[in-house]
This record gives sequence, C-alpha cells and structure tokens, in this order.
Amino acid sequence: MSVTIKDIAKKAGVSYSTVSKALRNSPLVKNPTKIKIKEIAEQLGYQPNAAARSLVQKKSYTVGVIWPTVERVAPSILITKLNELLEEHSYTTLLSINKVNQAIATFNRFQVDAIIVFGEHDNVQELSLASTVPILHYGVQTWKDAPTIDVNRQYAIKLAVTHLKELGHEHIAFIGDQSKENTLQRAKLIGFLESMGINEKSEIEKLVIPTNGLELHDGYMAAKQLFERQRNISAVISGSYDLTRGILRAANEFEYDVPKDFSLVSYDNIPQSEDLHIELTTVGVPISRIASEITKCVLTMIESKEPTHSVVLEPEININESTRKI
Amino acid sequence: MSVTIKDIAKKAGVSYSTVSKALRNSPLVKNPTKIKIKEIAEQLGYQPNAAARSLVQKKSYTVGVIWPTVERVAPSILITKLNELLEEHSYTTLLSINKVNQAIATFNRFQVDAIIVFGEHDNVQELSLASTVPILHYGVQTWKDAPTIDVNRQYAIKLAVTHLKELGHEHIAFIGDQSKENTLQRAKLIGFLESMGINEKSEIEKLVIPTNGLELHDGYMAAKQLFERQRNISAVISGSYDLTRGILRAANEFEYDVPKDFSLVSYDNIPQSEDLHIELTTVGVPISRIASEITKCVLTMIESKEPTHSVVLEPEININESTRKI
DNA sequence: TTGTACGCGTTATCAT
DNA sequence: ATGATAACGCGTACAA
Repeated sequence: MSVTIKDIAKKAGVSYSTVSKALRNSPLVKNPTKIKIKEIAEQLGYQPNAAARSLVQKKSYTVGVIWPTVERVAPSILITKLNELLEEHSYTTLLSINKVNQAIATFNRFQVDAIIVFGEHDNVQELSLASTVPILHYGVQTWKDAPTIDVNRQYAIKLAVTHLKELGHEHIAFIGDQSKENTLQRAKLIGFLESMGINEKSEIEKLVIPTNGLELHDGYMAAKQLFERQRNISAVISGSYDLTRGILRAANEFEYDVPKDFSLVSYDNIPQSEDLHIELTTVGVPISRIASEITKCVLTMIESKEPTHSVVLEPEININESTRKI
Repeated sequence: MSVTIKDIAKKAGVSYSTVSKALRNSPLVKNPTKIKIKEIAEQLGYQPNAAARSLVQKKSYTVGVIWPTVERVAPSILITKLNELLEEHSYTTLLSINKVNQAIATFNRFQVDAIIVFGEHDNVQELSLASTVPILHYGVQTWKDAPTIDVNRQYAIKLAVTHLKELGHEHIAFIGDQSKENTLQRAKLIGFLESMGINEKSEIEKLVIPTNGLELHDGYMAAKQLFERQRNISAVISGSYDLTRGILRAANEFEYDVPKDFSLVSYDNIPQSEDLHIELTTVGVPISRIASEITKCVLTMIESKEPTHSVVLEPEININESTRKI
C-alpha cells in the first residue's frame, strides 16, 4: 500500500490538511512543523498521488509526447532535451509509441496538459479535434489549423552554399538521401539546386550524389563514388551527420585532407558527439533551440488554451574547421 | 472542459451510476438503455478519466517502461512489441526516458501497476526498494533480489558454432563488437572461443575480427579485412544484424556468394526486415518471445505482488539459406 | 497557526 | 433495472 498524507499526519500528530500545506510550502504553516512533516514524508518515501492531485487540480503537470513507429533514433536526442527543459518548469514528460490516435486517447484519459506529436501522419486536423488537450506537431509541413513547429531545411542548405561560394568554391557537390518519398530530405535537395542555380539534368547528375539511406555507410559509399568519378570538386555538402561521418571515412581512405583537399559542410542539429578529429562546419537549427522553442510553445498553449501560431525555425551556420578558402 | 459520465447522464436522462454500469458493460443495465448511453458517449467523445478511475480502483492498468539511454533499433522494436502485447491484456504502456530513479518516482506518483527497466544501471536493489510498485529488469545480468529477464548470448553463439561444425566447417571466423566494456557483447565472444576451443592468442587474432561498433559499416570494414587476409575461412558468425548487413555488402563487392563461398550465421532477435536477397540463418531469442516472456512476468508480478524469479531465456537456431554443407 | 468539510470523476455497494 | 451514496487521496476555502 502506498503512503498518503494521512499516514504522515498520523505520525506527525497533525491533521492531514496541515501536511498538505506543509508539503506545498504554504506560508500558513509554522516552520518547525513544516520541517518535521517534510522529514517524516521523506523518511516514509512519500510520493504524492498524481491521480488524486490531477483530479482536484484539473491539471497533471504532465505533457505527453507521441513518438510513433519509424524515425526513432534521430529525435531521441531532441526528446531527451525536451524532457530536461520541461522538467525545469516542473512538468513531467510521458512518452507513447502507440499509434497516434490511440496515444491521444490514452493521454486524454491521463489528463495530460498538452500533447506533442512527432513526425508525419495522416489527418492531423481530425486528430487535433479528437482531443480535449492542446496538441503541438513537430517535423511536419505547416498545417492549416494545428499548431506546428518545423525547421527550414531548404534554407539551411542555402546557407551552406552561400558560405562556400563566399570562400571561392564553385564546384560543390551534395550528398543526401533520396531513397524515399521524404519531404524532409527533398527540401534539402531543392535548397541545393536553387541556391546553386542548377536545373540541367546532366549537371544535377554530376553534382548530386543520392544515397540509399541516412546511415554512415551510405555516406561512405557515396563519397567513394564521388571521389572516383569527379576530381575537380572542391567542396561537399552533406545531408546528415551520419552521412558526414561516412564521407570522412572515405576521405581518410583516399588520403584526402579536410579542409585542405575539400571543404565539408554538414547539415546537422545535434551537438557533435563523436570524435571526428575535426570540428565541422554545420548548418541547421541546433537541437537545443528546437527543444526550447517547443517548450515555450507548449507552455503557452497550456496557459492560454488558445491555438498558438505555427512557427518555422530558421537555421544558422556554424563555421568551423572543415571549410576554408579555396 | 472534459466530458464526464455526469454529462452523459444528463443528456440520457438517467443517473450517472447507470451510465457507469452501461459503459462497463454490466449485465445490470437493460440493453436498449445501454445502447443509447453508449451512443451518446461516443457522440460526445467521452474518455474515462484515468485519474478518477485509478483513484477508486487503486489500479491504473498501466505499466511504466524506463528507457534511460534511447538506444538503437533492437530495443525499440522490443518495446513496440511489448506495447502491443500489454495492450491485448488491456494495459497501457507509458515510457520515460528520465534517469532511472527519477522515472521510478514519476511512475509511482502515477500509480502504475508495474515498472520495467531496460538496460544496465547501478544499485538496482536500492532502486527496487524505493518503489512501492514491482519492478522488472531486462538486459542485465541476473541480480540477487530484483527479478530480471535476460538472454543467454553466450549459448546463442555456441549454437551457431555447433551448427557450422555439423555442416563440416572448421575454419570459422567471428565478427563482433569489442569496442566497449560491454558485458553483453563480451558474452558472445566468450561463447565463440569456448565452443571453438580456442585459447591461443595467435589463433584468436586469426579468427576473431573485432569491430569498433555495431553499425553496418563496422561489419563491412571487418569483413573486408577478413576477406583480404584470410582465404581459407569457410564460415562467418556475426555478432549483430547490422554487422551482418555490412558483411553481406562486403561479400558482394568481393563477388563472394553466400552460402556458396562461405556460410553466414547472424546473431539476431529481430525479424528480418530489410531485403537482403537471402534468408539468414540466425541464432538468438526472437524478440517476440522476449516480449511475451516479459509480459507474462509483469502480469504475474502485478497479480501476486510476490517477487518473481529471474529468468534467463535460452536462444534458438533458425536454419536458413545462408548456411550449407561444406 | 491549525483543523474541518467539500469536491474532483469514477467505481462499488446498497437500497429502491 | 435503476438510483443514491460512500470512498479513493488530495487541495483549498472557511471555520476555529
């Protein structure tokens, strides 16, 4: 059986409402009493019953995060960060890997204060209507009615191209995933083509190396292919961090030095974790900023139940060792 | 504001206790009334308030899963599967990526009926004591007091060796991750050495190709290295599915055919998802069995609050196209 | 400064 | 077959 405030009250010789006040740090309780009560609570391993609390407060201080099937690894860092931030505002994060509509139902039953949905899925607006709780979507194209947060990936690649051109580079290649019908990856390619001013098929084939996925190995194979065929490339833009790691391994095998032999810009949100022997120049929205933006947005939605407007985060460039003047 | 049974009662012109019964399919309510009430509930988008329910029932029909380091695919598939199975028993799964002790506190406040902890961490027993809710650990060495579920990885590799020897193979290599101080990976290596009866350093170096991680690329590089140096290997055992994918790619480059040029056994739990042009012979405990074992265990713990005994799952071999007689 | 009483939404028990 | 009512643990307005 769980320990309740009544148990504490009995042991402390006070009424249970006094205990309640003491634990909530109310000024209506004398300090010595407060300390004594808190001690007993600690000692008994008291955990307030969330069910009872949310029942009376009509608030659970909890946000639900829906994280359905696919795309698991990438957003995990984001969710970890998000979790930390919400905790700082004394909110608890609960995750569900159920199907979206089912997860929404669950979170509604648990009276979470807000729901964050990761990734794309059908009929967003329908889902939003089915919930009494405000819902925020991340990583989808801006939707009409549902509040959404997304990143301008197209502009990120544009930033990379501009930077390289300023450094004098003209022969710039792009390595990125085009294996699936993925809007997110597609946006990066479009950003590249537009800012390079390319539209001829022959030129596209020369400068764009499509990969079959987003793993390290895909970047490795693409880079090898590039190095074998094209000798006059002076800069490479990579569509993801893992691809970049693969590109660096291939470069190493060819005994190419970055940035001496070619400059490298990586699309990326996550802080560089692995030791790559080089600090990368990256473009993208740092994951910490995404997380804090989501947090801000969610807290606003919780406070004023009005629909927040959707926001598109503008990426930044982080110039580092892997690029230099030609 | 959420819709409650009272709202439904008012609209249906009955008392709210009747509504409660009707929704719970009690035989104490006439069928026509029941149908009418259910219709109204549906129409109003009613979701039972989990807080209120668990308050009175002292049961939340929820299990909390703690997943501190959001890892790779394998565990996420397991959790997905687990989620499905628990759902079939009308339990809801909630995930937390918090630190273990904090997550336990959260889940206690939410009155979950049981907690499953994934992965290794310090002071298991301490944690178990801090919880009023039964805790089950997965993926750690069996612990004294805390109930644990784990897989016998060592024996899995032994199965692979035995199978290959029966097919007439003698020169068998092992490709596996040894980059970190990881007990789980270490167990596989020990299984290999023991069942091969190897202990000389020179032989170990010849037959064991250590990798620097568990990614596809690591398997690819290791296999290439193997193929270049050793010509008389007739079979390869791989420590993980991703490594196997890399090995197959390397084989493809060398124009080696599996199983014509060498047999391949992969350690693996997950159902083969990707199209590898070949059905693999695998050893390991299928993830579905792990999931159902965990489910069984958890449900037992919930029902009889007694500590279940720890269990070690015995792997099986799944013979397929990738191995054949020498 | 502390204690009493009520209500949150639900289920379960008892009375009608 | 249906309705009234107590109880779950907590927070809070109000009484002492």
